[in-house]
Amino acid sequence: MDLFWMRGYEATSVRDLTQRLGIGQGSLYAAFGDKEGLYRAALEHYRTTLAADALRSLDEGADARSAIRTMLVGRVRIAVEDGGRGCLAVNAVCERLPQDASVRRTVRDMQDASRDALAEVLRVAAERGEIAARHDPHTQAAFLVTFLNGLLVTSKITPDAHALESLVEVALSTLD
Amino acid sequence: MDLFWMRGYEATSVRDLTQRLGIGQGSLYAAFGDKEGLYRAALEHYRTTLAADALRSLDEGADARSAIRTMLVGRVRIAVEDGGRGCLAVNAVCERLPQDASVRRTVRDMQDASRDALAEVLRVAAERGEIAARHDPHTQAAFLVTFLNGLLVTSKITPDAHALESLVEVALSTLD
DNA sequence: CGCATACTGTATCGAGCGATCCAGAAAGAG
DNA sequence: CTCTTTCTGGATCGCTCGATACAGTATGCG
Repeated sequence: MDLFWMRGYEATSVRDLTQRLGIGQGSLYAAFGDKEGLYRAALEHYRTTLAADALRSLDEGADARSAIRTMLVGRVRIAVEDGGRGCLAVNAVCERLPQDASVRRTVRDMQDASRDALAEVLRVAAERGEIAARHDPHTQAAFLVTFLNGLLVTSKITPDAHALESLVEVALSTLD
Repeated sequence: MDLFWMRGYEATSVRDLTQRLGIGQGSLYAAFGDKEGLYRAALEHYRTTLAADALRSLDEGADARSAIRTMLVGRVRIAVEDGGRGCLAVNAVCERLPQDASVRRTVRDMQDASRDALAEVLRVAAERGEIAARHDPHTQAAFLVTFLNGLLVTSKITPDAHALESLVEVALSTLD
């Protein structure tokens, strides 16, 4: 996962992978079928660890706004590491779409789950009057997911967590 | 440019390129040095045509808000073509960073120029009272550039111009 | 026209790719 | 302990990669 994350799919060779994993090529092919199978497994691992962690952190904040802020800032913190690694899912989308239907399906599912979780948080918060109901919760949530995609791209161009956090504040002002 | 745009750098072979261009490999290497030179030239061409057009459209709108809306929607319209090609610059960032310093420099320059142009439009608009001055124009402009990056990623995942335009409206509400 | 120069595209290079093969090691059963 | 089965990873496969060499063609000039 780390290797694909840092270098992308095409630029990572099977030999790079076996060397990092400390196994032979035969074992890799026995376990994952082919290079693409390992890539899919890496993306799935990313989804069930990194992305899922972020979603869980949504339910922990005192209020909706700070929960969302924490989630976004947390994703940024991971993305700026190692000189701007970004997000494996966003990198995968940019390198492999529109050709790779499997990546499209996986990442779409990931982001739909994020959007739905955000929409629920926003719905509850609007009901409580914590935030203004200027936008439909689903649209608002989709906006936040897309903005996060942007953050993860900009993290690669300029891996400056502090500068990115001030953009988060602008995005959160859509909740006022 | 089209080939790199659709398939990315690594997945596009020199033979693919010569075939599309209708020239021999010798000519390509004589003109551009190597594959990376052609890639840089393609990115530079993208910058001076697509990206520059978008900037020019900023000065045409009746008011700041509709000028920005038109610019964002125009970029989305191009990005959703061909099943979700996205943006060559964003694709380049995701595939080639953090390793490729040349791509980082070029795309950073492109986006800095966009941000500065947006900041100027926002500054003037705030002076005229067209928009609320809730945020510093530079921060606001940087937010819009990052949000646009997000739009261009989401264009690849779900190439639905109509759905993306409703996200633009949420982003524009930061101007209220 | 005739010669010098510039350029084009094909054939070819070594290297590295993804994938497979298979001898040998490890693990499990009796 | 021995025999059978499973698994491991290095050697090797055919192929395609990016890059180059070079013969053949077009071009410009006196």
